[in-house]
Amino acid sequence: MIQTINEQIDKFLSSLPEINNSQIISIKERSATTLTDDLKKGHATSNVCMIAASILKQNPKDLAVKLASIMEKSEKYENVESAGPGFINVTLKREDFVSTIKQINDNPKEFGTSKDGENKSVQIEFVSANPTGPLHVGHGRGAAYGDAIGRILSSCGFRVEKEYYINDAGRQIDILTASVYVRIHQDSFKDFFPKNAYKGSYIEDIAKAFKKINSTKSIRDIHLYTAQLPEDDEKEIDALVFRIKDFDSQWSDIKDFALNSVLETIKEDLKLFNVSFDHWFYESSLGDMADKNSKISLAIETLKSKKLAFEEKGAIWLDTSESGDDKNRVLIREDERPTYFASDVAYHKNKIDRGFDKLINVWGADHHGYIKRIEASISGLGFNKDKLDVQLVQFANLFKDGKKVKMSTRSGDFYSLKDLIQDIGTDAARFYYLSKQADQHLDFDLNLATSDSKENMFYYIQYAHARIFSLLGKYKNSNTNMPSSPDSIINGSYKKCDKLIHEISRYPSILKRSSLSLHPHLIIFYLKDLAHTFHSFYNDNPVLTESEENLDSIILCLDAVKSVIANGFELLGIEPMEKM
RNA sequence: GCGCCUGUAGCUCAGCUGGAUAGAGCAACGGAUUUCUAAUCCGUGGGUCAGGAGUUCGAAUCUCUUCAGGCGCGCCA
Repeated sequence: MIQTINEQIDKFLSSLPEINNSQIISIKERSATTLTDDLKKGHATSNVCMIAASILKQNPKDLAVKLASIMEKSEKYENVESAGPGFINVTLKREDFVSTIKQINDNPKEFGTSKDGENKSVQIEFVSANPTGPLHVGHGRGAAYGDAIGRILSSCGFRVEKEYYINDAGRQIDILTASVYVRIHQDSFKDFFPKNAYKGSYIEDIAKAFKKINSTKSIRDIHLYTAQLPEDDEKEIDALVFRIKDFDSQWSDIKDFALNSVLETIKEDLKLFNVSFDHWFYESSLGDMADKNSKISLAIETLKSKKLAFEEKGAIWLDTSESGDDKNRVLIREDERPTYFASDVAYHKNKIDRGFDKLINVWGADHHGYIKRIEASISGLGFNKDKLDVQLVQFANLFKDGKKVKMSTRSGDFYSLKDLIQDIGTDAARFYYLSKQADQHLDFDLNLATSDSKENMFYYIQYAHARIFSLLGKYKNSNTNMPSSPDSIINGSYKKCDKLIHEISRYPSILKRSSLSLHPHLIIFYLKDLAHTFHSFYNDNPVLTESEENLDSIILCLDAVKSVIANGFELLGIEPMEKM
């Protein structure tokens, strides 16, 4: 219907005297026809006359009056009038206005979806937490966000691939391995445990599991390992790693075992959290610098051949000056080990080589300083850096009984994602993680998420869905078939559902905005408004005692409302409740 | 010091590529239940949109600036 209105507006614009094509294009770009925010203004509204007035130096009100009278004469609408400073407000004919109900009920799951992203592929990389321990609540927000934008983009027709990048090649994995190693041989190490090793109880579990299926020899001369370790916490663990690698051939078995154990845990937690990945990318698959044909060597070589990577002070640097980064960055250290950045350069090259139209990285906001240098590497490798879209996710502060919960993996003293799921459930957790724009700080009150207080928006929306589900159940008890047509709403004898119909008609535009901005929270706020409109209707209007004709109409309308709530929740990865 | 983000009601936050009287929930106060789930609804009060300047027919929204807060500025990951 909006399309029909726009067609008439186009015709009107071209009919104006002394207007040229570029002016028309510019007016169309800047103006918009949308559904109104209030039924008092009719169903649809356009600001085109005000935009046109400013470009053509004419009076907006005059243009609006002219356009309104042309549209009115076409008899395509119930009513058209100019309003305020120059808006055009359109009241649709009832059959057009009500058609949304039929559209939804004919194909509930399709409603709101689009083909905007047809033939475009997007890769979303998110979570990518170091595989050194279970996911904690600090990872939850990025997990919920990445998964949600994946669902939203899919529903808008994009081909979406979700990927987890596993840092299995660096120092952190060595520390993990050493931590497990000491636990395996704790009898020999006595009460020694490195200060900077991973202390969580899961390390002992992994050690136990390893011993169960592998034979381990006790260490004869423990002093070889522990004598004269450096005082410094960081140097101590590095030295220990070095010695274990040197003395014990079991190192790489333990390393693989520990990595796989942790990854299994992470995968289980993500599954519980209703987050799925299409692809798990191992950093180690990029190879190492010793191999001239490895992905990482080739990426660095390319940069060198373009004179963007250069040697200085024994290290190899990337020139990032063009991208606005404040200093050049080291790719290969003095001791020839590549930095994390070097892996990332090769990884991003690989992602682009795989042919995606767009790459979305979901990063913790503390990594924002990293964006410029990655962009520099992408441009340096000869690609368009606009292919990469980095979405930053701010930390969420979680409060339990008024106290902030901890989330440090190293100390082992943390509130895991699994704990959170057990405490409040996947759906409430996802809901609150997504309830605020991702790049802003979020205070997340766990007590609120499970409370039955009025403040708990999650249950407020769920309750609307459950109430409709219950009503439909009662209707079905006394009627074998669903009604065929909302006749009394179409003929205008029953108008109490109009606000609801207007509200559900807005859903496709909300989804579109959400997909363009990558903001799932828009859907949450929309659902809250829809739930409010429903609760208000429900309170004022007993449904089941209505006349048969009205009841049929209401049931069809509420069924559509229920579908829209379910669709919105689906995009957030949340299961709608059928009863509470 | 430099870079990024933020500042809207007592609290927690919405507010679209600039648009009609700045919204919601909580808290406060006053109401609604012989009726489909009261985890609900209705009403009242509460705002110099941090301050200032600019662009515009029109600014919470865009630009500049001041103030306040958060984060980041490793041959860590």
